[in-house]
Amino acid sequence: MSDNEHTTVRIVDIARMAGVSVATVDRVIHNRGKVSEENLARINEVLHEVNYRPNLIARSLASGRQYTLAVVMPRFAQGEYWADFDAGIVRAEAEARRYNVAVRKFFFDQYDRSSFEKLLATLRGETFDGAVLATLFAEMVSPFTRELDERGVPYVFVDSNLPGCNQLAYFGTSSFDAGAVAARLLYDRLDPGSDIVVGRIIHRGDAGSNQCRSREEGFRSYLQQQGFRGKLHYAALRLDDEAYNREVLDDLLLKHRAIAGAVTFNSTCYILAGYLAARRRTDVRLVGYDVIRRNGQMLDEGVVTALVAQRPEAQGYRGVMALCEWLVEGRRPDTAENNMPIDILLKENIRYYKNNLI
Amino acid sequence: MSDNEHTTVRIVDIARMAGVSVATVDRVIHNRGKVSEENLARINEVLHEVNYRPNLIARSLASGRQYTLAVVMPRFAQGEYWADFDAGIVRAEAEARRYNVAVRKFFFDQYDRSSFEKLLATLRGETFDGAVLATLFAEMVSPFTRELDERGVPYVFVDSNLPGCNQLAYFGTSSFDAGAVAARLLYDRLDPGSDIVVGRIIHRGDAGSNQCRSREEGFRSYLQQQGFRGKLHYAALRLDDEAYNREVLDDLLLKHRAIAGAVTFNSTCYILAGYLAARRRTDVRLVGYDVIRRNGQMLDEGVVTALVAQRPEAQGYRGVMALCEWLVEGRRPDTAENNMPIDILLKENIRYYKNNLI
DNA sequence: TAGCCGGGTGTGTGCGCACACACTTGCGAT
DNA sequence: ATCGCAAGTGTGTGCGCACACACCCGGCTA
Repeated sequence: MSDNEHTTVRIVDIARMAGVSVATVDRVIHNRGKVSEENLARINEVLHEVNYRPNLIARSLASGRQYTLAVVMPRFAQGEYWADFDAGIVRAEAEARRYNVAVRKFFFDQYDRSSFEKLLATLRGETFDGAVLATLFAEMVSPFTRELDERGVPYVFVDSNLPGCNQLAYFGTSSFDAGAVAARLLYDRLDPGSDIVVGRIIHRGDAGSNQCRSREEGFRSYLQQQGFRGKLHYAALRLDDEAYNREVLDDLLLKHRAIAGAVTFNSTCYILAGYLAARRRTDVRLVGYDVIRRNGQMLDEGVVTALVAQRPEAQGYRGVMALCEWLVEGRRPDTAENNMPIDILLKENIRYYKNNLI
Repeated sequence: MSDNEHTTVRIVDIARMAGVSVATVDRVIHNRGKVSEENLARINEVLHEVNYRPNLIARSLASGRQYTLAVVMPRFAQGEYWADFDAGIVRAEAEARRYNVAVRKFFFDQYDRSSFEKLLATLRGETFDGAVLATLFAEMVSPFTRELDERGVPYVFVDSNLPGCNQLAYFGTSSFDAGAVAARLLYDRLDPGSDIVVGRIIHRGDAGSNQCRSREEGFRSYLQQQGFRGKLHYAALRLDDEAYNREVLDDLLLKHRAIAGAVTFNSTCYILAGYLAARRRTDVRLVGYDVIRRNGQMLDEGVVTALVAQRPEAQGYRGVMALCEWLVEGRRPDTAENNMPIDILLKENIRYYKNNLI
């Protein structure tokens, strides 16, 4: 019944092995105070040799250090895309609380770039130990990360990745490939000569365009590769103006009789779906993005052929947890660029999609 | 700087409020030892009043209670289905270690029912605090759970669910619906009059049949609903006998010229794929299950049209974690039956599938 | 020589809890 | 009166770690 029975290696064990006291080991681990070259080397050696993993339970109990994470994301209503993302945040929050990590959410309006600007000003006055940043307004996020770099605050990106920043990690999908997937799903059931409607939402700010643009590139690239000969027609739609949208689409579909497919590159394909259902245009195949409630309904009813999704909950969860692990354990994510799975939802499998939120 | 500054209510606080010692409070909380009616009432009152929440961090640190979980699963080689499941186990293991939970794996041969029988005998002699059970041999698992019930050992099911047991939870997919998804993916590109080959592996034991049967039911049900008029032809194939399989399939495809689709209900669709590739039968669409290496390759090469997958890593991870939370925190899973998402993999999205193991 | 300084080191305490152990009190049996 | 016993209660220790603090020693200045 000797002490060797211990399966886990503790700081005292390290200390004994290196022939020093726990305090010295502690200094090496936290890299504080002065330690002689000699001891530093030996302790590091032992640490590495036994692959020391601190007991986080004990650590957070002893330290009592409180971390605060800022999550910067679009405001949302229930059933919208960012609500799913938020579910992941909430889940991570519950888990992170155990390690004295708290989460504060900061919201902006994804359709109003000035709201993001204002939020950044607010954030300059706040203190936090890490940030999860939704990169919708890419051109404003980039400069802001410079400030975070200076403040020594780590951050992760979600939604779409940004080059040239020091993000601890990115969690999201390859928008380009997600575009190709949508194309595949649509084109599978189309003649090479058919035309396709691309639904677009016009608003004040030009939100999400970064991601949407990449998706469209992927979409076009796939079609070209497959020998698609038809045309893409843009329909400029409005968020809450059914009458207007109907007019636009009636006009478009009348003019171009070859239209047999439709797609949107953001989560608003329910708008197009609503129109097609109302006009009973079952001859037009529709593919869209994101499993939000209204899209799911249209998929269920057979108006939408397929939805492409990007695990928003997982993005939120992993974003928070990555910062958590970095702050609490000093452990970097295995990979900086985490291109998450691109999910395909059909009428037949959508009902289970939300059952594994992580 | 008084003690009142404490935001969290600790046991000492409860004790002070109730005018007793911490030990008495402890006895009430854990409902061990004897406590006078009077004190019991008062302590409970205080507990309720301040809505006491124990600090789990401290608890698991102090208790040092070691839990052992048994994971009962098929033996596997790298690149096989259960290797993915195992990856989830490993991940959970790392996380669970923090709460003094260890994992022991017990393997059986999924193609040999007697190996499972033997394993059960072994398990009767082992002690563990919870079990994750892969339910391949359903008819033997059910009775075994009675024994676990008696021993007071909680267990969760993975792979396929079993009715009439006291499982803490189930993590897997609805096999029936997974069958329907495969049917949809296959039938999408088929004439209603085409015939379909169903590949089956014959072995000593009749493994996985529970799940395979349900999938087939779902498959047939979908086809019937959609007005499929063709026939299903069974091909009895062997695991490592290419020549034999070729003979069988040559024969079948020659006899039934209407065959334009193929499917397998377990993870061995690479066998059929190998044949179709060798014979250059690009006219036969093939759909199968599980993203194992050899299937993934065939999907990439375009021989397989689609794969249906069931997040084996998530099943393993969540199975272990559910037991963990139950044992350490006494918290039941939110839902007992966790039908996980049914994933659809095409050539275009498969490369990202393994990027979010949880 | 006393005093100081700073690099380097070790001891001790407490985080909130679980639990072993010692203890008190009242009461009936000897 | 002494003991045993059971019900009820309290004290103390340690989980693994962080960190405040005391310390030691050599070289330096006044």
